[in-house]
Amino acid sequence: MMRNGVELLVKRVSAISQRSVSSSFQVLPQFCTSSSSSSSSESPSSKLFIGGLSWSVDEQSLKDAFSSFGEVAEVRIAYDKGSGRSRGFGFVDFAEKDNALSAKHAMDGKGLLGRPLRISFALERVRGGPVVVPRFGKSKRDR
DNA sequence: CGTGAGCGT
Repeated sequence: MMRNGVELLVKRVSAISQRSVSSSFQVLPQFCTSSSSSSSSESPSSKLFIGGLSWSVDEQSLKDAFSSFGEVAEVRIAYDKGSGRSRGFGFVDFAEKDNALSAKHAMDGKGLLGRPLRISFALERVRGGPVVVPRFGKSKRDR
């Protein structure tokens, strides 16, 4: 009597559960590297951090040096705002991560203009977005 | 200048 009712309810829930799972199967590929190695040598993005550059290198030379590995989407050199001279490091964004990975493994440790290159994956410029934590009622005078 | 490890006008 009562048992039948319970079984029916359970069956219905099970069916709904299965349908729900079949409908929604999305996960984040970058944060779900369970079987893969969680090393920094992965390729989370196609932007590369180029270090070890000479202080006289410009974006054109860097792009020319990396454009042979694939389609270069963007090249940027970190310049000093106060003086205008390069800081000796820049960024290269490739159209595909595979190209960036190849370029990294191909030019990392090589010498450009007499200095060894240091290449690694670039950290994004924005690190958290417009997340602002205001003071919850206490502005000043809580010290 | 001797600048040199790092992550951006």
